[in-house]
Amino acid sequence: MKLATWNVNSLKVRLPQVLQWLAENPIDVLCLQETKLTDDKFPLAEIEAAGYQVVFTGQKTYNGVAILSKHAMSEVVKNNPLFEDAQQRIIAATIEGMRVVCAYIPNGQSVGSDKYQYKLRWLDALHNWLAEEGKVHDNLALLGDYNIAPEDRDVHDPAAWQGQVLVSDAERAEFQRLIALGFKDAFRLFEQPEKLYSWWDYRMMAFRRNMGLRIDHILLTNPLATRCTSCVIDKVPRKWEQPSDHTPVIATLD
DNA sequence: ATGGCCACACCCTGTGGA
Repeated sequence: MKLATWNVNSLKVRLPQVLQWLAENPIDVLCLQETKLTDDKFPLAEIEAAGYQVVFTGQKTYNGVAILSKHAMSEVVKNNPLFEDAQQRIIAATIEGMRVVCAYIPNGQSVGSDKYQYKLRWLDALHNWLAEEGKVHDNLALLGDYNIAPEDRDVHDPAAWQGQVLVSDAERAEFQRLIALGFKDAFRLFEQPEKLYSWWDYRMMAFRRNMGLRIDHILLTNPLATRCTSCVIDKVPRKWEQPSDHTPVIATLD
């Protein structure tokens, strides 16, 4: 069983790459963020033709999330029931006995801004909701674009990023509060090469210079973490023509 | 040189991303 997450930065633009990537990789469940499509524009037929069921919730221009699955999905929930939100950033489904939550956590723009306050409130509400979900579902997986680099080793230049949005203490504390619910960061279950990231700015030739951050994560509760045999970042799609600025993260479960 | 890019709306340059 392979679970993956990928912020595609517009599914309209990136659909050919998503289909190509799925054709080349045996993924069971793919969580997408930043689809940037209203539901009536979602490419349902193309994804079903590729052999996937799909659930999604989107809006015009911004945000939007989807779960693609080779297996049946049930108990689909859109958005956090504990958080009134006009922005479409969460979708969850039960798949093969796992509760899969796909999340596009707010960016936060800059520390202290209104969007930063929204990000922290949003994360607090996510924590509270997942605490409830954890009581009902032992097998809980939280995949998505967290917009948080948990530690300095997840940042290409920690000194330059010190205190900024995506790495600030308050954001990292919220990440640790999620971990404290009983999650493991799947990527850190294994020995990993240094300087492995999931996002690189389009500017400054950042990808070529590996000026990245690890901000896309797969968190697994213990029953799933013990089944997890690998977690990798696939840099290949970031090298394609017209790439997303994020690249997929994949966890394999026994 | 602390800025460079990309997607989107809706028509042309501003907003947001991270």
